[in-house]
Amino acid sequence: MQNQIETFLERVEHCKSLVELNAVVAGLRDIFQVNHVVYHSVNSTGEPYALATYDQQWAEYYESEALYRVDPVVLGAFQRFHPYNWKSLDWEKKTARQFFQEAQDGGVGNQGVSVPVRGPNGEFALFSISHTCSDEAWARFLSAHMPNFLLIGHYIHASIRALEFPETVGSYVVLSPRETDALRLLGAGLNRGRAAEQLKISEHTLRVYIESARSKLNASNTTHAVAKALAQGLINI
Amino acid sequence: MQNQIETFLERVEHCKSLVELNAVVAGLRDIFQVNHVVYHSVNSTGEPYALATYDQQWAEYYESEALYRVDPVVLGAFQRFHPYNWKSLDWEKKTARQFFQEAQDGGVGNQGVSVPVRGPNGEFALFSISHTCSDEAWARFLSAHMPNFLLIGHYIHASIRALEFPETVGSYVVLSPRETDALRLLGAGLNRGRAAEQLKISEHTLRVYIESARSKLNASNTTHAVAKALAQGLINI
DNA sequence: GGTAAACTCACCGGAAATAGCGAGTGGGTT
DNA sequence: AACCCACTCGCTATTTCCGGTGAGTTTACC
Repeated sequence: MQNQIETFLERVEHCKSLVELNAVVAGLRDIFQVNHVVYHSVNSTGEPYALATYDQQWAEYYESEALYRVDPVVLGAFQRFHPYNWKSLDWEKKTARQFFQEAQDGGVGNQGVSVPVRGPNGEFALFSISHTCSDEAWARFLSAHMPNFLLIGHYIHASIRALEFPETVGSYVVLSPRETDALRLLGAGLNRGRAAEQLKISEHTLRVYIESARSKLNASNTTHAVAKALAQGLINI
Repeated sequence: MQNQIETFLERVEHCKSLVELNAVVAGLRDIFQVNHVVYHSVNSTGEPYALATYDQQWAEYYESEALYRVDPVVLGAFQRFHPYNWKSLDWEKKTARQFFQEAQDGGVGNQGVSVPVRGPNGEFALFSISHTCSDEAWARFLSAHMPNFLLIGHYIHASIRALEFPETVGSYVVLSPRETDALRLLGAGLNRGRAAEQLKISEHTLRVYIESARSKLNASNTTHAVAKALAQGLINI
């Protein structure tokens, strides 16, 4: 089993297209012997991306009705870090109970587990596995595979990111340590004077770094340079 | 072994203080039979937090020399999603080689694996395990435990977050559509004039949005606001 | 030993951002 | 009906940033 997962991860990593990835991910159903596997990005902006084995009808209904606004699985994701059983969510509210019923009718299993995946740039996605079975069988399944879910979710996310937004992956821009320092401090909210003070250099010097970083990043101003550096993983907050 | 890890995670989750957490995490050394385990936040904003079994001397030296600027483990983390072997990093540069040597002298193992942990609000941390052994033994260790590392890192992060910053749990900034537009365009490199033009509003109005977004995000200037919005996933690229 | 790159410092004029004041409309909530 | 919030527009003064040009030292790499 662990071997199957390892080869699965390798295949995910080497996918050349989203179509291929889709097929590979759908293969997880056979490995885990479950009904559905789902990956979808939950970004507030940007193009949403979904990859699911659900019935198309349910997926379209979900999308058209913007059910992510009431879906406890999605709502619960924001505050979580590790895989969580759908049963542990709050299904008390009326909208939630109705959603659960509709999901059942739409072919979603009565059991499920989701893992939040976060990336740089505030990327946020959910990887879920759903199945229909008893609570006991599900609990056994969870305790057997919990650590794998996180890994799988992150691999899928990384692969989609590489395929969909290749420009954000492994930047070819290399900033010098000082340039990195400069952008990091500016991104942290310091103005040039403060940043220079912190780095124990003159403000003039600091400006040289900002300028060179800006030109390397092909950015039109400081804000743009910081944004690009953040997006490319050259700095962090 | 898997049982040990499960009970470890439970203990992490129920820690009542950072001191206790520190002790619990240090216990990982016995479970995995390794020399060092380390968790440290890599944010430049907010209070840095570190939890390491390294010699204090090395930790202080690292901090005072700002070695995170040359540490390939840290630099590599920004662009990664899953656990990565230190051996897979770029140690070619002279500064990197020197750093590696110093780390060895400082008691850090010759082998290591790190996993990036990201949270809402742009939180970013690294969980690392380091040991001294042969490449073969290390490879066996990695393939045996890879999925667990991610889970452990996230549990520790969640626990620290809950203990250290309880106020940030469950709190989110919500930007209005226009505020989002404004920050997105500024992050894309447009100046205020261009951005206003694009949104078909006056520059004065645009400025109001920037101001309100800035105050919501508790940012000190436009660059800071864009950086925070990016880190929190409120805008993209 | 030469070249390239990183690091340090300086001036100036024009452009942009910030801080403070103000006003009015429309939509949704209580 | 009162309230809050998003959305739109305006002025002024001050601070900060941008773009261009300059030059010197040290370190890294052929």
